[in-house]
Amino acid sequence: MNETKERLLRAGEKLFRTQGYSGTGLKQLAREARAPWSSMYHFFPRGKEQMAGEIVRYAAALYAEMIDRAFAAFRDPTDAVAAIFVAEAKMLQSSGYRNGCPVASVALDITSTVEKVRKPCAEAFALWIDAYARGIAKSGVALEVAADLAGYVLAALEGAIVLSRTAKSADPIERTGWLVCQTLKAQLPRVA
Amino acid sequence: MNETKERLLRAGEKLFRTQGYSGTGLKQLAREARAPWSSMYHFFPRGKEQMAGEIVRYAAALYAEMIDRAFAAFRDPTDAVAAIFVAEAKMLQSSGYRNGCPVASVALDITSTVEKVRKPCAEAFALWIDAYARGIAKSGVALEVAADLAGYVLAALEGAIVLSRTAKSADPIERTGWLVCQTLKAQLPRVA
DNA sequence: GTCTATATCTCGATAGAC
DNA sequence: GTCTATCGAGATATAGAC
Repeated sequence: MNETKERLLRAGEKLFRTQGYSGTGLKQLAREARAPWSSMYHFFPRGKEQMAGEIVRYAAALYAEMIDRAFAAFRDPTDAVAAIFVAEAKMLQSSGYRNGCPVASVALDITSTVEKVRKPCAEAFALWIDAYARGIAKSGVALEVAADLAGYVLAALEGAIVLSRTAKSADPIERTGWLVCQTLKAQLPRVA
Repeated sequence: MNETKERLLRAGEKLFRTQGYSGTGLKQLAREARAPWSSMYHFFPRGKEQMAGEIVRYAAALYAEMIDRAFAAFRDPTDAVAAIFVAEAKMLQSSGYRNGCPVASVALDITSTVEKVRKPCAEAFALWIDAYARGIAKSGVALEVAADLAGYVLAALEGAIVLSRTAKSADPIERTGWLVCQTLKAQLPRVA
């Protein structure tokens, strides 16, 4: 991929995490990416909505890989989920509780008004749920059950991020992570 | 409270739920509230940020009452939580998955950039967590434990709303609600 | 409290030279 | 692909009459 375009996508992901879609201006984005204003419409000729869609897809793939890596690193899926919550808590803390989830921010902004951007957001969440489901299924549980648990884990994580950002405290995400893992242990067969 | 001002607050809550803070214009808000443009700065002389703070406080009190009512209606706190998830799922469905949580929307937009608005959001979540905690404590569990569980319930609910809105499906919120209640049952003493 | 009018700014988007 | 310049619309906010 073109280098300037990738800088734009990265800057967009960063700004969406802290300011959402409507709160982020294209000129601010270009400045942040150290890209000329003209490249904006060179790479995204259909404008801001097209760009948002591509940023969401870019972030979706990035985070899906992180989920896969977590499940690859632990034999017990519950330990992987616990590690993801811990990593997210660290990221929040180290960013001064500014960095949230880029997909959730965009979704709350325009999922109700701009169908063209809602779809990439829905696909991002589906991708992540699938990654969690495949990881959880390693415990031996049926894939359908794993998918339900995966949706639950993502919901709790996304909500906990919102609460921790707003409270500027790691408590909500840490405590939520602990209870989610308790639930997983109760619902999953013991790992050998 | 003045009648026109209340119409403005109600309209603001409604628009924030679907479009967030940055996505909602003051002129659109006045139009929606059938209020004259001049009353905007008559009632909120310090502008949009002041208004957002008051809208969040208005919504916070409204929803806190709903939580209290739910716990008053059921002997078993877990049943109350289940009812709240069901009610939220119905609200999502009947609005075509457009109406989310006004506080979460505002929080994701500007919690990282506008401290004056972050605080009302944090207070709103704290108020709700307190309402859940008091309800959960009726089961006989210690108030500290109840508070942790309350934060967990709110996180899961908020995240599930995001997922259901984005997917335009009640599945995430319904399944998350069920698992949250399983967890509550496991963590709480049996109700007599 | 409400009216109309407007100031100032930034937004997303475009045009045409190079 | 990048440059400069600019468009029209909408944003927030203000002023002054009534």
